[in-house]
Amino acid sequence: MKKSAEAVLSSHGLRKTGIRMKIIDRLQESEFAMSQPDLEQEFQKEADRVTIYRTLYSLEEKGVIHRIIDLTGVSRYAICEDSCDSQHHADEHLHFHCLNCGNVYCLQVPALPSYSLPRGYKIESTRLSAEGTCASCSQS
Amino acid sequence: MKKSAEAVLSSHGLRKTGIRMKIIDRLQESEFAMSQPDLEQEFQKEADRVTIYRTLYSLEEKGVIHRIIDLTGVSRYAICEDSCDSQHHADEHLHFHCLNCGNVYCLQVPALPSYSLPRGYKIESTRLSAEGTCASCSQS
DNA sequence: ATGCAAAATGTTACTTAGTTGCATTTAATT
DNA sequence: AATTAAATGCAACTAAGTAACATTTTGCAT
Repeated sequence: MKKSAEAVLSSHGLRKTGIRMKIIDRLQESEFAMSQPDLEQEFQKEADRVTIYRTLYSLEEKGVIHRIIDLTGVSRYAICEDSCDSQHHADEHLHFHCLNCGNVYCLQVPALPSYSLPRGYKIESTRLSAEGTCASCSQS
Repeated sequence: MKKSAEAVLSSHGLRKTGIRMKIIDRLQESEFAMSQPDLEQEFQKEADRVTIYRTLYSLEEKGVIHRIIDLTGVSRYAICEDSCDSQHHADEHLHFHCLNCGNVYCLQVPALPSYSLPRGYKIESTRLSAEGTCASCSQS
């Protein structure tokens, strides 16, 4: 169940401002990650693009959202798990990139694989991603 | 063992030009993926940046190199497996992103995991990546 | 309620990577 | 050597991301 934007902000030590709440609400209701340009367009009357940029920056820094870089190199943002904070991200899911619509979906998968790397490499985190056609594109 | 740049070009139906051979040679000897800006700097006397851009474009299109998007959204390029061509890429390895130096390494791993996705999602390919400290950064 | 300091915002300007169009040059073949 | 399709150089442009600084607003302490 979703926490209110207000609760999210205060629990992460962020001031409550109009655009932050709108962006959190918007990302919470979206079923896929959204880019800064996406949000700029939706909120062009509410805030300047630099403000949106900084909003995303601080939301990410505090662990409210996480960033996924899509296949074109553009950042897209999605709400984090409740347990994430600025110290720790626990978004152990798969990022599915739709080759048709370009959307990126966060999907839960059973478990991330384990593997071994050559001597000297120190792993901090592992990511699994996939490309293909999303559910909404494959039915139409 | 590495094929000569000349052989690579002719086997992929590409004309033999100076900058193409130099770029192939350079990527073959590099132990990590290189970005267009990296190559621009190395070959600024040999070719225009647009030529390098187009060289990378056609090498990728023909399956000579593959592109990895790094953590900042910038494309980096690495030589493909011998078996890759314009139709089929067989680069089933892990991309390791070093958080210290920013380099991206292609590392062989036993096998890519299998998993299931929600109804409707059609997977075309899967990627495994990791972040951490590379061998050369962790020793120094 | 009011004032204050720190934080957030708007504006402008800039950087960097990626991309397109067009005229010129070059590679590969005859 | 001539031909022609492909490759290159140049210039201009787009799009995303970022920085500086003056102004406004939030949250807190009075």
